Amino acid sequence: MENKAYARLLAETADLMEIASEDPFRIRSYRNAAAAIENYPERIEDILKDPKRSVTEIPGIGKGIAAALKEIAERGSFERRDQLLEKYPPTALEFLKIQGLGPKSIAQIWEHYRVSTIDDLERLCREQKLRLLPRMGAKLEEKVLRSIAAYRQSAGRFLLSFADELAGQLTAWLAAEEGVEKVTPAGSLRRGKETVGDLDLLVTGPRAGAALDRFAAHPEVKEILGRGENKASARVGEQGIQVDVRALPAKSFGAALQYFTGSKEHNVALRTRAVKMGLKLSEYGLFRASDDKPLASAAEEEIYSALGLAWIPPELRENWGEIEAAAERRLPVLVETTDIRGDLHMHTTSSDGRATLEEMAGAAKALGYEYIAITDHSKALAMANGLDEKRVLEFAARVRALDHQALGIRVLSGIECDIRRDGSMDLDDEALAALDIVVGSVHSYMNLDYSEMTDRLLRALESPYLRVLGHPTGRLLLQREAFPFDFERVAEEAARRGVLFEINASPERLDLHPTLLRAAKQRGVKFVISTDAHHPKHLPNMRYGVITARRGWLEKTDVINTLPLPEFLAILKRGTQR
DNA sequence: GCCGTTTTCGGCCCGACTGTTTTCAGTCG
Repeated sequence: MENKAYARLLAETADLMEIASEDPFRIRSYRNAAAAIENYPERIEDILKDPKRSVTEIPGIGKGIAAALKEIAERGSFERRDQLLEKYPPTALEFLKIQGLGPKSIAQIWEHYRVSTIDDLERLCREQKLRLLPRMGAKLEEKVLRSIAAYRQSAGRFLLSFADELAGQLTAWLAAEEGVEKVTPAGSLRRGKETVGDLDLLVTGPRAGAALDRFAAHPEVKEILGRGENKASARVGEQGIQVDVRALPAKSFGAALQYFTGSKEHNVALRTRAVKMGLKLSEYGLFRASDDKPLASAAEEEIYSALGLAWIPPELRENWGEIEAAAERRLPVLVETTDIRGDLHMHTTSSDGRATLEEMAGAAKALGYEYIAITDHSKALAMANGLDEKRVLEFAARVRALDHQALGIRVLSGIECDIRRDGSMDLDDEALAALDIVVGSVHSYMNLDYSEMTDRLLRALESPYLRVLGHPTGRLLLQREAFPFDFERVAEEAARRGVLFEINASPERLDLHPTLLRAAKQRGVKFVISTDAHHPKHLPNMRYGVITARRGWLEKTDVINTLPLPEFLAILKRGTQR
């Protein structure tokens, strides 16, 4: 069993304990232990097996949880969890994902109505029965109904990072089969869409068919949905994402890859173009309509070329104008992960990060970066132990005193400063002036109306110290919509003042959406791509930010952290003097 | 339940909003 699975069982038990109103500090211990295990570099299983060692070596794990881990290793669960699951149904955990319902309300609902499915919960709200419980009313019923709708909409979709990691594992697994030459993910994963519904893997090679058997035998395959000569479908992993594996002859690989990469809209437009040219395009190839003479099929490039088009990067295939641009040979030269020279948004143990400045700097250096900015939270985020003015000044002094040469990377002192409800900065000018870079972000009052939120952001842009607007729309994928504001107006003002827009590469955010990136670029905004890392392992998320930038048609020159340090610093400074 | 120490028990991040109340519990970040 992987560390992640141990962590999940502990975290889930913590949720159940919360519903059962157990001691909050005990609950925290379970959560801490789960986090510690998930981030631990060694396999828990190996430590448990080694008689000379003990899992209590891991900070956050004591006697009690060590015993639970041992029990999990032996039988997949532990006593406390079993007891709680006798009292509450496992679906109660699902209710926690409904905004507005917390552990106390869930316990109440269960005690009184014994409902355990989302459908039943919805019925309770519609029949106005929730309001009969203490401290619940009509407003809550409405809120829960709205949350259920949002929850249903996100159900069945998965974060890009999740699909990408799974595709990596499955690709390696399938490629190990003798006679399998190439395994290529297609679909929305290949296009880099921020969420993915299912996974398409294309397999070629003399014994590609054998890969289907190997797929069916993968330990994470939970249910085979279909199995034919050339295609196998299955639900995979705890979350049950659908994976389709297709075996293809090499001669039609390009056509199949093109077809299964999509998007549907792109393909429709491409086929229409083919028809106008007297051609026919399908997953098997490009043919002359009059006599079915095959023209291209082995490689995507051949197909696009035969249609009079430059090859279109998958990230652009949404029928957002890429076909016209490819015809006119004016496709953008998209930014690449290797262009990135620095990461400008990350947290350390000074606020809510899980590693020290030195550890983050070391990890960033190992990735080949020239520079990073440490941007911990400001004081408004009390729960994250945000920095007040005094700590900011100390921090800036500490960074100035660092031996950057010895670290092998230039560390910039920064802050992720809260933008308060009225648009003012959470820290005074003296503190902000002491820093190399100020990222301003909204973390609260996200339900302001359109004009209030617009005014708030416009006022924030007035701060002479603000250099970057962090995760500008506040969206959380599959959880929370972007907050509404006059994006064009804020983009225009940011461009005028030289404030950069952040592309937040955290897989839960991928904020901004590609259409907003294009709108902002059109108005002259420049960008930085940053990871918002809270742990060294988050730094490689940069690639998801770059994919998002590519989906927004951004080129290297649009992204400021592709610049070498001196030029990057010059741009930061120019903004300050505006 | 963990940790650290004051060595065996006390501390563990907390402020603000919302909707429900009629003084505050529950949720969120």
